[in-house]
Amino acid sequence: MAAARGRPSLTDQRRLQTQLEIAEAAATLFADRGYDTTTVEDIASAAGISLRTFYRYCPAKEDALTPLFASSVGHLVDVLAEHPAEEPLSTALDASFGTATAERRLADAARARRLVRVLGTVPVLKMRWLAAGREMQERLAPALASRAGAPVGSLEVRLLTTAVLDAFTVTMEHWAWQDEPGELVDLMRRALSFLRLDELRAQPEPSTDR
Amino acid sequence: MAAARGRPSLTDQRRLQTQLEIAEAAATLFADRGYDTTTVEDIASAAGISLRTFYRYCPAKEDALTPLFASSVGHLVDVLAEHPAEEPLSTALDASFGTATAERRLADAARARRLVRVLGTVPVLKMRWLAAGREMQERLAPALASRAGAPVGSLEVRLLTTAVLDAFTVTMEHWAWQDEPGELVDLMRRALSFLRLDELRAQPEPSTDR
DNA sequence: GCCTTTTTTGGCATGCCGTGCCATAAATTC
DNA sequence: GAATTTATGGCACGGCATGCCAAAAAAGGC
Repeated sequence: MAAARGRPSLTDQRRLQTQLEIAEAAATLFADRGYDTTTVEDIASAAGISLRTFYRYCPAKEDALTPLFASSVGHLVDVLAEHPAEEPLSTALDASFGTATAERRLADAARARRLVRVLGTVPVLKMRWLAAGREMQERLAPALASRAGAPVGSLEVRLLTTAVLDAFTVTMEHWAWQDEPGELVDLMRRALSFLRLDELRAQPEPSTDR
Repeated sequence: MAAARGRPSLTDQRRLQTQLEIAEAAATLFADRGYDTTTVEDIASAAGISLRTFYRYCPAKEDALTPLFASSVGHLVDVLAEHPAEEPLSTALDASFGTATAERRLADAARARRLVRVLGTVPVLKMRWLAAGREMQERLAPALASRAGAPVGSLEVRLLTTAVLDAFTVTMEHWAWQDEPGELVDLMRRALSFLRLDELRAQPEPSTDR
Protein backbone atom coordinates (compact mmCIF):
# COMPACT_ATOMS: atom_id res chain seq x y z
CA MET A 1 0.00 0.00 0.00
CA ALA A 2 1.29 3.44 -0.87
CA ALA A 3 -0.24 5.26 2.07
CA ALA A 4 1.57 6.02 5.30
CA ARG A 5 -0.17 6.43 8.64
CA GLY A 6 -2.67 9.29 8.50
CA ARG A 7 -2.30 9.65 4.74
CA PRO A 8 -5.15 7.43 3.77
CA SER A 9 -4.43 6.24 0.26
CA LEU A 10 -5.10 9.18 -2.00
CA THR A 11 -8.28 7.50 -3.17
CA ASP A 12 -9.83 7.93 0.23
CA GLN A 13 -8.66 11.52 0.19
CA ARG A 14 -10.47 11.96 -3.08
CA ARG A 15 -13.57 10.42 -1.54
CA LEU A 16 -13.53 12.90 1.33
CA GLN A 17 -12.98 15.67 -1.18
CA THR A 18 -16.01 14.58 -3.18
CA GLN A 19 -18.11 14.31 -0.05
CA LEU A 20 -17.25 17.86 0.92
CA GLU A 21 -17.95 19.12 -2.60
CA ILE A 22 -21.39 17.57 -2.42
CA ALA A 23 -22.05 19.18 0.93
CA GLU A 24 -20.84 22.58 -0.21
CA ALA A 25 -22.84 22.43 -3.42
CA ALA A 26 -25.94 21.37 -1.52
CA ALA A 27 -25.51 24.11 1.08
CA THR A 28 -25.23 26.75 -1.62
CA LEU A 29 -28.18 25.45 -3.61
CA PHE A 30 -30.40 25.01 -0.57
CA ALA A 31 -29.60 28.50 0.64
CA ASP A 32 -30.15 30.03 -2.80
CA ARG A 33 -33.06 28.12 -4.27
CA GLY A 34 -34.57 26.34 -1.31
CA TYR A 35 -34.61 22.68 -0.45
CA ASP A 36 -37.67 21.42 -2.34
CA THR A 37 -36.89 23.23 -5.58
CA THR A 38 -33.39 21.74 -5.63
CA THR A 39 -33.26 18.26 -7.15
CA VAL A 40 -30.60 15.71 -6.36
CA GLU A 41 -29.68 15.94 -10.02
CA ASP A 42 -28.86 19.62 -9.46
CA ILE A 43 -26.62 18.84 -6.51
CA ALA A 44 -24.86 16.08 -8.41
CA SER A 45 -24.23 18.35 -11.40
CA ALA A 46 -22.92 21.14 -9.19
CA ALA A 47 -20.58 18.67 -7.51
CA GLY A 48 -19.47 17.28 -10.86
CA ILE A 49 -20.80 13.77 -10.40
CA SER A 50 -23.75 11.76 -11.65
CA LEU A 51 -26.97 11.19 -9.78
CA ARG A 52 -26.11 7.57 -9.20
CA THR A 53 -22.79 8.47 -7.62
CA PHE A 54 -24.46 10.95 -5.32
CA TYR A 55 -26.31 8.10 -3.69
CA ARG A 56 -23.05 6.25 -3.17
CA TYR A 57 -21.91 9.11 -0.97
CA CYS A 58 -25.20 10.13 0.63
CA PRO A 59 -27.91 7.73 1.79
CA ALA A 60 -30.53 10.36 0.97
CA LYS A 61 -30.95 13.92 -0.20
CA GLU A 62 -31.43 15.10 3.35
CA ASP A 63 -27.99 13.74 4.28
CA ALA A 64 -26.11 15.93 1.85
CA LEU A 65 -25.27 18.46 4.58
CA THR A 66 -24.45 16.09 7.41
CA PRO A 67 -20.67 16.15 6.87
CA LEU A 68 -20.80 19.85 7.65
CA PHE A 69 -22.17 19.46 11.15
CA ALA A 70 -21.53 15.86 12.10
CA SER A 71 -17.83 16.50 12.63
CA SER A 72 -18.34 19.53 14.86
CA VAL A 73 -20.89 17.78 17.03
CA GLY A 74 -18.68 14.72 17.14
CA HIS A 75 -15.69 16.76 18.22
CA LEU A 76 -17.59 18.39 21.03
CA VAL A 77 -18.81 15.06 22.30
CA ASP A 78 -15.31 13.61 22.05
CA VAL A 79 -13.91 16.34 24.25
CA LEU A 80 -16.70 15.97 26.77
CA ALA A 81 -16.23 12.23 26.82
CA GLU A 82 -12.51 12.23 27.38
CA HIS A 83 -12.50 14.82 30.10
CA PRO A 84 -12.47 13.42 33.62
CA ALA A 85 -15.70 13.27 35.55
CA GLU A 86 -14.46 15.57 38.30
CA GLU A 87 -14.32 18.62 36.06
CA PRO A 88 -17.50 20.54 35.40
CA LEU A 89 -18.89 20.35 31.90
CA SER A 90 -18.08 23.98 31.19
CA THR A 91 -14.36 23.26 31.54
CA ALA A 92 -14.53 20.63 28.83
CA LEU A 93 -16.56 23.13 26.84
CA ASP A 94 -13.77 25.70 27.00
CA ALA A 95 -11.25 23.07 25.95
CA SER A 96 -13.35 22.18 22.93
CA PHE A 97 -13.77 25.74 21.77
CA GLY A 98 -10.22 26.78 22.54
CA THR A 99 -8.52 24.61 19.95
CA ALA A 100 -9.00 26.81 16.88
CA THR A 101 -7.46 30.21 16.36
CA ALA A 102 -9.61 33.27 16.80
CA GLU A 103 -9.72 34.31 13.16
CA ARG A 104 -10.46 30.81 11.95
CA ARG A 105 -13.28 30.66 14.48
CA LEU A 106 -14.70 33.86 13.06
CA ALA A 107 -14.80 32.47 9.53
CA ASP A 108 -16.23 29.19 10.78
CA ALA A 109 -18.77 31.10 12.84
CA ALA A 110 -20.22 32.87 9.81
CA ARG A 111 -20.48 29.61 7.89
CA ALA A 112 -21.88 27.79 10.88
CA ARG A 113 -24.54 30.42 11.47
CA ARG A 114 -25.63 30.27 7.85
CA LEU A 115 -25.72 26.49 8.01
CA VAL A 116 -27.75 26.40 11.19
CA ARG A 117 -30.22 28.88 9.77
CA VAL A 118 -30.73 26.64 6.73
CA LEU A 119 -31.11 23.62 8.98
CA GLY A 120 -33.68 25.41 11.09
CA THR A 121 -35.69 26.55 8.09
CA VAL A 122 -36.17 23.15 6.44
CA PRO A 123 -37.97 20.71 8.73
CA VAL A 124 -36.49 17.53 7.31
CA LEU A 125 -32.98 18.94 7.61
CA LYS A 126 -33.59 20.06 11.15
CA MET A 127 -34.78 16.59 11.99
CA ARG A 128 -31.61 15.22 10.45
CA TRP A 129 -29.62 17.56 12.62
CA LEU A 130 -31.45 16.45 15.73
CA ALA A 131 -30.98 12.83 14.70
CA ALA A 132 -27.25 13.36 14.44
CA GLY A 133 -27.33 14.68 17.97
CA ARG A 134 -29.27 11.65 19.14
CA GLU A 135 -26.70 9.35 17.62
CA MET A 136 -24.10 11.06 19.76
CA GLN A 137 -25.99 10.05 22.87
CA GLU A 138 -24.45 6.59 22.98
CA ARG A 139 -20.99 8.10 22.98
CA LEU A 140 -21.90 10.76 25.49
CA ALA A 141 -23.80 8.48 27.85
CA PRO A 142 -20.78 6.69 29.42
CA ALA A 143 -19.05 9.97 30.25
CA LEU A 144 -22.16 11.45 31.82
CA ALA A 145 -23.01 8.23 33.60
CA SER A 146 -19.82 8.46 35.63
CA ARG A 147 -20.55 12.08 36.41
CA ALA A 148 -24.09 11.38 37.54
CA GLY A 149 -23.22 8.18 39.34
CA ALA A 150 -25.95 6.19 37.63
CA PRO A 151 -25.87 3.28 35.15
CA VAL A 152 -25.85 4.03 31.43
CA GLY A 153 -29.31 2.66 30.70
CA SER A 154 -31.00 4.43 33.58
CA LEU A 155 -33.67 7.04 33.12
CA GLU A 156 -31.44 9.61 34.78
CA VAL A 157 -28.55 9.20 32.33
CA ARG A 158 -30.92 9.26 29.38
CA LEU A 159 -32.44 12.47 30.67
CA LEU A 160 -29.03 13.95 31.23
CA THR A 161 -27.58 13.15 27.81
CA THR A 162 -30.71 14.40 26.11
CA ALA A 163 -30.71 17.58 28.15
CA VAL A 164 -27.05 18.33 27.42
CA LEU A 165 -27.30 17.73 23.69
CA ASP A 166 -30.55 19.61 23.34
CA ALA A 167 -29.12 22.48 25.33
CA PHE A 168 -26.36 22.70 22.73
CA THR A 169 -28.83 22.49 19.86
CA VAL A 170 -31.14 25.14 21.25
CA THR A 171 -28.21 27.39 22.07
CA MET A 172 -26.73 27.08 18.58
CA GLU A 173 -30.03 27.94 16.97
CA HIS A 174 -30.52 30.88 19.30
CA TRP A 175 -27.01 32.01 18.41
CA ALA A 176 -27.56 31.56 14.67
CA TRP A 177 -30.49 33.97 14.62
CA GLN A 178 -29.05 36.64 16.92
CA ASP A 179 -28.36 39.98 15.31
CA GLU A 180 -25.07 40.26 17.13
CA PRO A 181 -23.53 36.79 17.12
CA GLY A 182 -21.24 37.07 20.11
CA GLU A 183 -19.26 34.08 21.30
CA LEU A 184 -21.07 30.78 21.06
CA VAL A 185 -19.17 29.35 23.98
CA ASP A 186 -20.49 32.10 26.24
CA LEU A 187 -24.06 31.20 25.36
CA MET A 188 -23.24 27.54 25.92
CA ARG A 189 -21.98 28.30 29.40
CA ARG A 190 -25.07 30.37 30.10
CA ALA A 191 -27.25 27.47 28.98
CA LEU A 192 -25.46 24.92 31.15
CA SER A 193 -25.62 27.32 34.06
CA PHE A 194 -29.32 27.94 33.67
CA LEU A 195 -30.20 24.27 33.50
CA ARG A 196 -27.63 23.57 36.25
CA LEU A 197 -26.37 20.60 34.31
CA ASP A 198 -22.96 20.96 35.89
CA GLU A 199 -24.22 20.19 39.36
CA LEU A 200 -26.46 17.27 38.47
CA ARG A 201 -25.95 14.20 40.59
CA ALA A 202 -28.13 11.17 41.12
CA GLN A 203 -30.62 11.55 43.97
CA PRO A 204 -29.70 9.66 47.15
CA GLU A 205 -32.69 7.37 46.61
CA PRO A 206 -34.07 7.02 43.07
CA SER A 207 -37.54 5.79 44.03
CA THR A 208 -38.24 7.09 47.53
CA ASP A 209 -39.88 10.38 46.89
CA ARG A 210 -40.84 11.39 50.39
CA MET B 1 -76.99 23.75 9.73
CA ALA B 2 -77.97 20.49 11.35
CA ALA B 3 -75.21 20.38 13.93
CA ALA B 4 -75.52 21.73 17.46
CA ARG B 5 -72.58 22.97 19.49
CA GLY B 6 -70.01 20.25 20.03
CA ARG B 7 -71.67 17.93 17.52
CA PRO B 8 -69.73 18.98 14.50
CA SER B 9 -71.84 18.20 11.46
CA LEU B 10 -71.78 14.45 11.03
CA THR B 11 -69.53 14.85 8.04
CA ASP B 12 -66.75 16.09 10.25
CA GLN B 13 -67.43 13.17 12.53
CA ARG B 14 -66.99 10.88 9.57
CA ARG B 15 -63.75 12.62 8.72
CA LEU B 16 -62.38 12.05 12.21
CA GLN B 17 -63.53 8.45 11.97
CA THR B 18 -61.65 7.97 8.70
CA GLN B 19 -58.57 9.62 10.12
CA LEU B 20 -58.55 7.23 13.04
CA GLU B 21 -59.10 4.23 10.78
CA ILE B 22 -56.09 5.26 8.75
CA ALA B 23 -53.99 5.60 11.88
CA GLU B 24 -55.12 2.26 13.27
CA ALA B 25 -54.54 0.47 9.99
CA ALA B 26 -51.10 2.03 9.67
CA ALA B 27 -50.18 1.15 13.25
CA THR B 28 -51.14 -2.48 12.69
CA LEU B 29 -49.35 -2.76 9.36
CA PHE B 30 -46.22 -1.02 10.59
CA ALA B 31 -46.05 -3.24 13.65
CA ASP B 32 -46.69 -6.41 11.63
CA ARG B 33 -44.80 -5.90 8.39
CA GLY B 34 -42.51 -2.98 9.13
CA TYR B 35 -42.59 0.56 7.85
CA ASP B 36 -40.64 0.30 4.61
CA THR B 37 -42.38 -2.83 3.36
CA THR B 38 -45.79 -1.26 3.88
CA THR B 39 -46.92 0.89 0.96
CA VAL B 40 -49.36 3.73 1.24
CA GLU B 41 -51.57 1.68 -1.06
CA ASP B 42 -51.66 -1.01 1.62
CA ILE B 43 -52.69 1.45 4.31
CA ALA B 44 -55.36 2.96 2.10
CA SER B 45 -56.80 -0.44 1.26
CA ALA B 46 -56.82 -1.49 4.91
CA ALA B 47 -58.61 1.73 5.78
CA GLY B 48 -61.09 1.25 2.94
CA ILE B 49 -60.14 4.31 0.95
CA SER B 50 -58.18 5.04 -2.19
CA LEU B 51 -54.55 6.12 -2.32
CA ARG B 52 -55.55 9.57 -3.45
CA THR B 53 -57.88 10.02 -0.51
CA PHE B 54 -55.16 8.95 1.90
CA TYR B 55 -53.18 11.99 0.91
CA ARG B 56 -56.18 14.21 1.57
CA TYR B 57 -56.04 13.10 5.19
CA CYS B 58 -52.30 12.73 5.67
CA PRO B 59 -49.66 15.05 4.24
CA ALA B 60 -47.27 12.12 4.02
CA LYS B 61 -46.89 8.46 4.85
CA GLU B 62 -44.98 9.28 7.99
CA ASP B 63 -47.94 11.31 9.29
CA ALA B 64 -50.32 8.37 9.31
CA LEU B 65 -49.76 7.78 13.03
CA THR B 66 -49.70 11.38 14.26
CA PRO B 67 -53.38 11.47 15.33
CA LEU B 68 -52.53 8.74 17.82
CA PHE B 69 -49.99 10.78 19.75
CA ALA B 70 -50.63 14.39 18.79
CA SER B 71 -53.76 14.55 20.92
CA SER B 72 -52.12 13.14 24.04
CA VAL B 73 -49.15 15.47 23.78
CA GLY B 74 -51.50 18.34 23.06
CA HIS B 75 -53.62 17.55 26.07
CA LEU B 76 -50.62 17.44 28.37
CA VAL B 77 -49.41 20.78 27.11
CA ASP B 78 -52.87 22.28 27.47
CA VAL B 79 -53.03 21.29 31.11
CA LEU B 80 -49.55 22.62 31.77
CA ALA B 81 -50.37 25.84 30.01
CA GLU B 82 -53.61 26.55 31.83
CA HIS B 83 -52.30 25.82 35.28
CA PRO B 84 -51.18 28.88 37.22
CA ALA B 85 -47.49 29.65 37.43
CA GLU B 86 -47.38 29.30 41.20
CA GLU B 87 -47.99 25.59 41.15
CA PRO B 88 -45.10 23.25 40.47
CA LEU B 89 -45.17 21.38 37.18
CA SER B 90 -45.77 18.06 38.87
CA THR B 91 -49.13 19.28 40.14
CA ALA B 92 -50.28 20.02 36.63
CA LEU B 93 -48.89 16.63 35.67
CA ASP B 94 -51.09 14.87 38.20
CA ALA B 95 -54.09 16.82 36.96
CA SER B 96 -53.39 15.73 33.41
CA PHE B 97 -53.05 12.07 34.27
CA GLY B 98 -55.89 12.03 36.76
CA THR B 99 -58.68 12.65 34.28
CA ALA B 100 -59.12 9.10 32.97
CA THR B 101 -60.33 6.16 34.99
CA ALA B 102 -57.82 3.58 36.13
CA GLU B 103 -58.98 0.75 33.89
CA ARG B 104 -59.18 2.97 30.84
CA ARG B 105 -55.65 4.12 31.63
CA LEU B 106 -54.50 0.50 31.69
CA ALA B 107 -55.89 -0.19 28.21
CA ASP B 108 -54.49 3.06 26.90
CA ALA B 109 -51.15 2.28 28.49
CA ALA B 110 -50.75 -0.97 26.58
CA ARG B 111 -51.62 0.72 23.30
CA ALA B 112 -49.42 3.67 24.06
CA ARG B 113 -46.45 1.47 24.89
CA ARG B 114 -46.83 -0.44 21.65
CA LEU B 115 -47.13 2.80 19.73
CA VAL B 116 -44.06 4.34 21.33
CA ARG B 117 -42.05 1.23 20.60
CA VAL B 118 -42.99 1.43 16.92
CA LEU B 119 -42.15 5.11 16.89
CA GLY B 120 -38.78 4.45 18.47
CA THR B 121 -37.94 1.69 16.01
CA VAL B 122 -38.53 3.61 12.78
CA PRO B 123 -36.28 6.67 12.55
CA VAL B 124 -38.55 8.75 10.37
CA LEU B 125 -41.50 8.12 12.67
CA LYS B 126 -39.46 8.98 15.70
CA MET B 127 -38.45 12.23 14.06
CA ARG B 128 -42.11 12.91 13.38
CA TRP B 129 -42.84 12.31 17.02
CA LEU B 130 -40.12 14.69 18.11
CA ALA B 131 -41.34 17.25 15.60
CA ALA B 132 -44.82 17.08 17.08
CA GLY B 133 -43.28 17.84 20.43
CA ARG B 134 -41.37 20.78 18.98
CA GLU B 135 -44.56 22.21 17.56
CA MET B 136 -45.96 22.22 21.06
CA GLN B 137 -43.19 24.53 22.17
CA GLU B 138 -44.96 27.67 21.03
CA ARG B 139 -47.96 26.77 23.12
CA LEU B 140 -45.87 25.75 26.08
CA ALA B 141 -43.51 28.70 25.96
CA PRO B 142 -45.89 31.38 27.37
CA ALA B 143 -46.78 29.26 30.36
CA LEU B 144 -43.17 28.48 31.18
CA ALA B 145 -42.08 32.04 30.52
CA SER B 146 -44.25 33.27 33.37
CA ARG B 147 -42.87 30.54 35.62
CA ALA B 148 -39.26 31.34 34.77
CA GLY B 149 -39.76 35.08 34.79
CA ALA B 150 -38.10 35.52 31.41
CA PRO B 151 -39.42 36.70 28.02
CA VAL B 152 -40.75 34.12 25.59
CA GLY B 153 -38.00 34.52 23.01
CA SER B 154 -35.15 34.33 25.50
CA LEU B 155 -32.58 31.59 25.52
CA GLU B 156 -33.72 30.54 28.98
CA VAL B 157 -37.35 29.93 27.99
CA ARG B 158 -36.27 28.05 24.89
CA LEU B 159 -34.02 25.86 26.98
CA LEU B 160 -36.79 25.30 29.47
CA THR B 161 -39.50 24.32 26.98
CA THR B 162 -37.13 22.00 25.18
CA ALA B 163 -36.00 20.43 28.41
CA VAL B 164 -39.55 19.81 29.62
CA LEU B 165 -40.80 18.32 26.37
CA ASP B 166 -37.75 16.16 25.85
CA ALA B 167 -37.94 14.98 29.42
CA PHE B 168 -41.44 13.72 28.63
CA THR B 169 -40.27 12.09 25.41
CA VAL B 170 -37.33 10.35 27.00
CA THR B 171 -39.44 9.23 29.91
CA MET B 172 -42.14 7.79 27.67
CA GLU B 173 -39.62 5.84 25.65
CA HIS B 174 -37.95 4.56 28.79
CA TRP B 175 -41.38 3.52 30.05
CA ALA B 176 -42.33 1.86 26.77
CA TRP B 177 -39.38 -0.52 26.91
CA GLN B 178 -39.52 -1.36 30.60
CA ASP B 179 -40.37 -4.96 31.41
CA GLU B 180 -42.68 -3.87 34.20
CA PRO B 181 -44.50 -0.79 32.92
CA GLY B 182 -45.44 0.83 36.19
CA GLU B 183 -47.18 4.18 36.25
CA LEU B 184 -46.00 6.63 33.65
CA VAL B 185 -46.85 9.59 35.82
CA ASP B 186 -44.45 8.35 38.50
CA LEU B 187 -41.61 8.23 36.00
CA MET B 188 -42.58 11.69 34.81
CA ARG B 189 -42.35 13.05 38.33
CA ARG B 190 -39.01 11.32 38.78
CA ALA B 191 -37.75 12.94 35.58
CA LEU B 192 -38.87 16.42 36.56
CA SER B 193 -37.38 15.92 39.99
CA PHE B 194 -34.03 14.76 38.62
CA LEU B 195 -33.73 17.66 36.23
CA ARG B 196 -35.14 19.98 38.92
CA LEU B 197 -37.37 21.62 36.35
CA ASP B 198 -39.88 22.45 39.05
CA GLU B 199 -37.53 24.79 40.82
CA LEU B 200 -36.16 26.55 37.79
CA ARG B 201 -36.27 30.29 38.02
CA ALA B 202 -34.34 32.90 36.11
CA GLN B 203 -30.99 33.57 37.73
CA PRO B 204 -30.79 36.86 39.64
CA GLU B 205 -27.92 37.73 37.31
CA PRO B 206 -27.53 35.82 34.05
CA SER B 207 -23.75 35.67 34.35
CA THR B 208 -23.05 35.67 38.11
CA ASP B 209 -22.87 32.08 39.19
CA ARG B 210 -22.88 32.42 42.96
C1' DG C 1 5.82 -0.46 -20.63
C1' DC C 2 1.54 -3.99 -20.81
C1' DC C 3 -1.95 -7.04 -18.92
C1' DT C 4 -4.94 -8.53 -15.15
C1' DT C 5 -7.60 -7.57 -11.17
C1' DT C 6 -10.19 -4.59 -8.42
C1' DT C 7 -12.69 -0.51 -7.54
C1' DT C 8 -15.27 3.44 -8.90
C1' DT C 9 -18.49 5.55 -11.82
C1' DG C 10 -22.44 6.27 -15.11
C1' DG C 11 -26.63 4.91 -17.44
C1' DC C 12 -30.79 2.53 -17.47
C1' DA C 13 -34.89 0.54 -15.57
C1' DT C 14 -37.88 0.12 -11.79
C1' DG C 15 -40.88 0.91 -7.64
C1' DC C 16 -42.71 3.99 -4.39
C1' DC C 17 -43.89 8.68 -2.81
C1' DG C 18 -46.51 12.75 -3.35
C1' DT C 19 -49.39 16.07 -6.23
C1' DG C 20 -52.13 18.33 -9.92
C1' DC C 21 -56.04 17.65 -12.74
C1' DC C 22 -60.56 16.24 -13.92
C1' DA C 23 -64.58 13.32 -13.82
C1' DT C 24 -67.79 10.93 -10.80
C1' DA C 25 -70.40 10.18 -6.58
C1' DA C 26 -72.22 11.81 -2.46
C1' DA C 27 -73.97 15.33 0.57
C1' DT C 28 -76.11 19.56 1.52
C1' DT C 29 -79.28 23.29 0.30
C1' DC C 30 -83.21 25.26 -1.83
C1' DG D 1 -86.62 16.58 -6.84
C1' DA D 2 -83.04 19.92 -8.88
C1' DA D 3 -78.97 22.72 -8.16
C1' DT D 4 -74.90 23.58 -5.66
C1' DT D 5 -71.24 22.21 -2.99
C1' DT D 6 -68.04 18.90 -1.35
C1' DA D 7 -65.71 14.45 -0.94
C1' DT D 8 -63.77 10.77 -3.53
C1' DG D 9 -61.32 8.04 -7.11
C1' DG D 10 -58.59 7.41 -11.27
C1' DC D 11 -54.92 8.94 -14.10
C1' DA D 12 -50.63 10.97 -15.26
C1' DC D 13 -46.43 12.93 -13.94
C1' DG D 14 -42.02 14.36 -11.65
C1' DG D 15 -38.83 13.41 -8.04
C1' DC D 16 -36.61 10.16 -4.77
C1' DA D 17 -34.05 5.99 -4.10
C1' DT D 18 -32.15 1.41 -5.51
C1' DG D 19 -30.65 -2.75 -8.20
C1' DC D 20 -28.23 -4.17 -12.12
C1' DC D 21 -24.79 -4.12 -15.58
C1' DA D 22 -21.32 -2.14 -18.54
C1' DA D 23 -17.61 1.32 -19.17
C1' DA D 24 -13.79 3.74 -17.06
C1' DA D 25 -10.23 4.32 -13.87
C1' DA D 26 -7.09 2.95 -10.45
C1' DA D 27 -4.09 -0.62 -8.30
C1' DG D 28 -1.05 -4.38 -8.64
C1' DG D 29 1.91 -8.02 -10.97
C1' DC D 30 5.11 -9.21 -14.81
